[in-house]
Amino acid sequence: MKLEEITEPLLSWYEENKRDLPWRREPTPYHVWVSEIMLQQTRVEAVKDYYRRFLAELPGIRDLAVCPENKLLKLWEGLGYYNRVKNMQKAAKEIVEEYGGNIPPDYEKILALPGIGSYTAGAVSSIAFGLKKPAVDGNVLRVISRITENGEDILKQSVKRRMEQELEAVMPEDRPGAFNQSLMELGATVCIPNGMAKCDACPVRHLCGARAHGTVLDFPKKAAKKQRRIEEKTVLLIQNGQEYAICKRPDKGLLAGLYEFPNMEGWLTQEEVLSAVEELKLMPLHIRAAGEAKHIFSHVEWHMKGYVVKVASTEEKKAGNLLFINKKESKGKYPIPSAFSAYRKYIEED
DNA sequence: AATTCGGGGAC
DNA sequence: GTCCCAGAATT
Repeated sequence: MKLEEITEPLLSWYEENKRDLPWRREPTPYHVWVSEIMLQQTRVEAVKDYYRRFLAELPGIRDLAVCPENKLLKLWEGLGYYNRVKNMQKAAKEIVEEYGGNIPPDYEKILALPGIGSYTAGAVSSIAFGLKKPAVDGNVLRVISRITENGEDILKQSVKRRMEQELEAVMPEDRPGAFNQSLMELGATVCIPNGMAKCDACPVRHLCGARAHGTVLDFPKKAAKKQRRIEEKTVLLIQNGQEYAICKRPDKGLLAGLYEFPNMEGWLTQEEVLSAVEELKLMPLHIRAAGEAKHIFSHVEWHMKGYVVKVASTEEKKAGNLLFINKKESKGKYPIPSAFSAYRKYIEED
């Protein structure tokens, strides 16, 4: 079977069946770029509202380039992989400095920008600029591995690279953006993971090896992932009148640059919590348990126990690296990740 | 080549 | 509970 035979049926099917998505309305280079960054490892439905809000606040590349970090992270709050938006701002500054504020219509230059790898460079190049470059994401890897019955581990970079080469060789010159999107659309709506693919609705079922042999569910192959480690944490809701303490996380690593409730490694007893609060130059008046919570990241689990600690009134808005904020500020100003949602809720009900 | 980066929806 | 998502950067 020649891979290029999929082109015509896919393009015809795509024109009839493509979803009406926000970033398909006005696919400027900036719009395509923002959408592709948000869509990295993130479902379409989760992205839609973030996309609209982000562009309403930052309608152009120059707006992104000069946006304060807290506002930027607030626009991304809850979406995850926060380095995406930090890298996007770095790239925006480069685009302003190096390219006069416009994304250059050049695959290699796009690929060189922070946060843009082969997939995103291919997507922006093909969709926004009509360049013949493939955009191989998880959907495409699944679709092509089923059609060609390729049993290699799709998590390997080498497998992805080869698929990019093979697709670039058979892509149509005239509609590369539609071609790339047709493969992804097929993977997202027909040739789906986790469960039965809707082969009856597939425009290339007559070309699909796995379909012919009844082995669709055997593809793609992926290596087993290693299990998560567990971290026990104690979370403090330090209450000063109507305000609660938060602090800023380091600017590298997990949840970099976001805010959190003060917390420490391990499960502390009430006595240990009280001494820890005193270490912060605060005077605890009362302590009570605030419940337990679990949060699962890709590679680690947090098992948290919380305490509410009322402290004697301090005039200071800041104490050490602590920052006392009220409910409204926690909602509107400081980006606090979902890992702490159990304790944010706790405060909002207080 | 492995690991580290979030979060949530579908099953 | 598991899977995996329009992946990229770092180690």
